[in-house]
Amino acid sequence: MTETVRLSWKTVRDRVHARVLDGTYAPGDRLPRDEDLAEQFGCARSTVQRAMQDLSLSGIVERRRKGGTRVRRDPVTRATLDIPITRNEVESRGAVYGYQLIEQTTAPPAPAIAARLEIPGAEDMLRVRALHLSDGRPFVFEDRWVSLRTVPEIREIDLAAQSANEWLVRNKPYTRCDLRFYAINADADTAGILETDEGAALMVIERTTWIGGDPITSVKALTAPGYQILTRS
Amino acid sequence: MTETVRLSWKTVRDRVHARVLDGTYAPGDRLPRDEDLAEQFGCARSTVQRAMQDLSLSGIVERRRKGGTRVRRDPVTRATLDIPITRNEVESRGAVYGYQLIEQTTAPPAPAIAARLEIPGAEDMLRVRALHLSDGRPFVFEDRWVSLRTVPEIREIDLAAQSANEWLVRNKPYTRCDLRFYAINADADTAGILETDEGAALMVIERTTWIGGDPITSVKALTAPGYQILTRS
DNA sequence: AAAATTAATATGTAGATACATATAATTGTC
DNA sequence: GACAATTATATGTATCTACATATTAATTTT
Repeated sequence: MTETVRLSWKTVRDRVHARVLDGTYAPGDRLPRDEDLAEQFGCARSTVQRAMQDLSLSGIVERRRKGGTRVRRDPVTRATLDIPITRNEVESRGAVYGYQLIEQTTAPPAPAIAARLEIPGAEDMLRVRALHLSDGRPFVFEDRWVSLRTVPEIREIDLAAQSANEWLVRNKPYTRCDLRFYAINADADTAGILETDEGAALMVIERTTWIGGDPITSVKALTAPGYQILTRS
Repeated sequence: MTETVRLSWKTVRDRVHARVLDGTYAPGDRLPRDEDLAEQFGCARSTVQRAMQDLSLSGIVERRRKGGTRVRRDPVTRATLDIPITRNEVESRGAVYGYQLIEQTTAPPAPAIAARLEIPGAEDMLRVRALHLSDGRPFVFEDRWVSLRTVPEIREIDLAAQSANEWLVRNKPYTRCDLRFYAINADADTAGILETDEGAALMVIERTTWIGGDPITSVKALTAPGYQILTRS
């Protein structure tokens, strides 16, 4: 009896990946063409194609038309990062979420902010400074600028009752998102808000979003000491 | 004349995405079944299927058999992060890469390290402390533990000439990788190595990898002040 | 009425075929 | 020999068909 199992493209992907792992296909090597692999595995080329597409996406191989498929010479660690709404982040840890609006003003942003949003600047924007709490303790302090041109509706929202974070993410989907992570020492002001010591090392998450070519918002989220970002496996 | 353009699945994806963006399909809403969408767009169901699969992967919609497709109620910011080999990171910025082995010993790891690698512990491992330089200045200081059981060959490698980072990533592909980012204040020792001040805020990247179920390595990379992690668009 | 069984249904997937497209390799031209 | 045009080839994609599978809904049984 011949084997009549139908190989799924994920199985093919894993078996090709295994060959990369065990050195059958070494870094820089060219892999057989999809058609030959299909014959080897006894499946259709479309199945191999789907498998290779995934391996290509995860940075294991590189594919070029006519050039074929090669094992990436310098593999990168490619990870997927999920950044949830702060409320969900707090609640999924079993803590009680709290929120506090600190300041809400309208003003032209500093040049650095305008640059981040890729706009000329000098245009009034909404600035919101707010604190997210976890079990009553400071969790994330966000300093946010929102484009009133792209998101005029936000004027009508009571940002003391609902965080701009939630309102925006639920009502203003974006097409592009830039993220930036770095560490800073807390200044006196920030330390006060986050109830920590001046100079404490804080992780900063900067997120800027656009819809089409229009800027939505740029946030600088200063996290309380001990905050960690984890990748999902 | 009827339109005879063949829609690619990416086009379908973008058009469905656009409908989510403009509110045609609001968060929580159920989308038409693939077959109906296919009819709307005048393409095959498989094309819609491929598009929806991608939207599902990027967190825009959720799909369940029989349950249909829905717009995610609480969208998460999902980003892809590339962490290259440190040498490549330095060189791609146009700087000159340098490397310096600080210490290489064999010892059982601390319980925290063993826990991270998900092993019982008490087993000798290779510990490597090394400094990566950019234009001669400290860039990343790595404190690494390597499993001698999983990677015995590393005993033969001259880690003064070649960083464990490069050797491992080129020779020991992994099947699982955990990443963790956080900020710490530099202690005296670290500050000395990174030529910065004690207490400076440093971004820490912890990476632990396995092949199959076997631990390969766990690194704590302490980055010099100013280091940033960016997501690729 | 609760539990177990069955049917209906939307997504998931494989396979075969045909054609599109990028690009490496070759050939032709100056 | 340098450059341009052509050809060959591997991947990319769409479509149709046929099933597989998970899950909800309906039905029957207890």
